[in-house]
Amino acid sequence: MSSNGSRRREITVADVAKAAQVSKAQAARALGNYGAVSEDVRSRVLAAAEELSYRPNELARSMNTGKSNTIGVVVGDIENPHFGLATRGITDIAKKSGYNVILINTDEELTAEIEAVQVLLDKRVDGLIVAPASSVETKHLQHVHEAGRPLVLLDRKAERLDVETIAVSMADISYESTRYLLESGHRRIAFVSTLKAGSAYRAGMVLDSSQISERLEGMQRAFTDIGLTLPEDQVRLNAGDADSIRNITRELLLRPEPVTAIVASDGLIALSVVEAIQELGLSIPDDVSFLMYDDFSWTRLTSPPLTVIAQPVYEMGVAAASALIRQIEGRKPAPDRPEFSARLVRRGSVSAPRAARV
Amino acid sequence: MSSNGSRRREITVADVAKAAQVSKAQAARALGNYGAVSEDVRSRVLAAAEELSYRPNELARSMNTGKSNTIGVVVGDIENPHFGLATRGITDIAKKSGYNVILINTDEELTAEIEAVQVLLDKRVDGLIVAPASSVETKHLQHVHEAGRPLVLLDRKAERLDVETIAVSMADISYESTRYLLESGHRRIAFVSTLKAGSAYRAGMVLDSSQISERLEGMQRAFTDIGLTLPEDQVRLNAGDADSIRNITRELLLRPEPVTAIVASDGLIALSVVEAIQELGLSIPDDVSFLMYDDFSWTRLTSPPLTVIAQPVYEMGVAAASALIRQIEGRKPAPDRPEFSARLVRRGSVSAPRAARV
DNA sequence: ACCCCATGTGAGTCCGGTCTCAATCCTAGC
DNA sequence: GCTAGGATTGAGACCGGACTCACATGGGGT
Repeated sequence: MSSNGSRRREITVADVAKAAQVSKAQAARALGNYGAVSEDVRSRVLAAAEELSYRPNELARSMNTGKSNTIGVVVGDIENPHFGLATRGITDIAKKSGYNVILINTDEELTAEIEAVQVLLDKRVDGLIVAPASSVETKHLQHVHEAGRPLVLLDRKAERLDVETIAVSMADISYESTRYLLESGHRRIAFVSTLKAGSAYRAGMVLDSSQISERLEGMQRAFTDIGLTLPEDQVRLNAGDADSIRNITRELLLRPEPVTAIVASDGLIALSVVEAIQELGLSIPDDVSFLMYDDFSWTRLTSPPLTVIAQPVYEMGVAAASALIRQIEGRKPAPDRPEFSARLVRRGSVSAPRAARV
Repeated sequence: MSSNGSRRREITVADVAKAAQVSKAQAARALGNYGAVSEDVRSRVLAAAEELSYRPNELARSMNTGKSNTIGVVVGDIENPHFGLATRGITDIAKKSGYNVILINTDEELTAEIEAVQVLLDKRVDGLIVAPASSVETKHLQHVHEAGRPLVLLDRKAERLDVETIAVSMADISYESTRYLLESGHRRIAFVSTLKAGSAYRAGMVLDSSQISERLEGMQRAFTDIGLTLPEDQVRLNAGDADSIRNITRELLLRPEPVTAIVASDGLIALSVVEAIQELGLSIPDDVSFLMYDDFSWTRLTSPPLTVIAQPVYEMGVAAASALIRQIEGRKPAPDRPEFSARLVRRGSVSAPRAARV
């Protein structure tokens, strides 16, 4: 064991015992609040501990008890208020049950997620809530499950993995919102997402994210209802940064048959798409209608306010923490899984396409 | 020690040693990469470890080494992209130096911050980066410092505490932006903040946040330059939730002598103030000019785009992590502290007040 | 006085891994 | 073959606190 030069050695139970003139076992009992200890000894120990500013070493405690009273949360993008709100829901429930919450951010990188999961497990957190970066590459999550470690997935499903998952089914809301666009007269509807894929979108291709594949499935279903097919070149993946989003938006809007509506798959996409629309001197919804996933406060402040798909993010965080704590404490899963559904919030960013307005 | 019923016992160094038919000490050396071990033994141990899916117990390691290779970050509001971006800067640097970052969110509550600091210390993180909720109540941070634990403050200063602090001096940028408003003709300029205070603002009162007191100092200085005084009733603190922000905004704009400009002290205040202005049927900047702290992507999408004060948040996160790692590794503080300054980004939300346009 | 029961006490073990140091082994040089 | 030095090995101690169990003490009942 090496010692950190400038660090004072921490006060231990043995130090407190000596100061209180009791045995180490008595001091440990009083400080750890287990076993039996007389009131006289207890008060002397607690006084000595306060005098010495004793703080327990949680590492030692966890090694002994096999519990850390800590929940590890792995989030994909800490800048996205979506995750911020879910985390708040998690933290509120965890606190009530006596658990601390520690977070690790992965920037939606699979390798970072694999590492974050390992770090938290190695630190012996009591359980994990993970928003998977990929619905397909889930072997690391499978190992967690097989090792009997408590695990709940949030927001995204993992294929071939029977783990409690708190997520909205995206297909239905996507179907509903695409129907709304189609009924407004739109036929050329683009969908823009950050999802990384090796090639341009092709109908039927397996996508890495359950979220995105469900959205496309709902869109396709709405098109099928009117005897059409969702055009493949209007689904734009790999929109990884602001520049590529801008370029994609320009291309969609400046080509011979420009799209008349754009669906942004998340808040970051939306910001860049709306900015690109403004840079092109086009107006929402007169020149192009716009709809986005997730309801952020700022979507009400633009002119016009944006039509959004709102998810109950906080409640999902609450449900994820509740489910995880049940697992940790060995209780049975709740008999009825709460159903989460998203809502289409119609504001001002969708109207009939220009050619349809006679 | 209790055992968690459904949890498989984790594989230990001793298990690997037995499988590789070597001593526990040899196995530990090979797995922990310290001391000396022959290549033959090493490869047999590593093969056995892989076969058994051995994972180190970081709790035990940290107890022995006195190091966890972990940085704890205490943030005030995880939903605020300001902290998200700073955290990204911290994480980028930490990763490069071999440190993991774990976060705890406090919702800008002092008691939650005190607890978060304790939790992280008890878990024996190597050092802490804290964005203090209060510049005045800092005893818990002082204890950290006196115990010789590495500590860096981010974004907010702590009074009477000589700890490395990475923050922008708010007074100068506040002076500059208030000059800008005054030169545009504004005299009734409101400042709205979430800061909790026991009473309405009075000039000279001690505020809990260095950030806010510096901003008011800069405003006062700009008013003094033109022989005026910042009116106390135009400084509105305790804007704690959306309703109170809305009420404050209505009152400021509907009173006999309405303010002609509003300065929002952060992004959350700004969202609610702008929304309240819109609800009143007023327009920015024709009816009321608007300026806010921090440059978020959405501030460019409103009509008109908002004039903001931009801080180098990511770079501050980078600097905080660099400073902390220097402390942890016992190196001297950097000879030159990087200077961080905020910028006034003029967009479209400030113009001359209505009466001044002849 | 003796027995029984409840409560408190203290010594020792344990958690999983790191570190130290004496002993042993191996190799090169004389 | 012998010696010296470097490399490897293994036993035991240690990190700080939780847990176990035999023993001691005190009080009440017969």
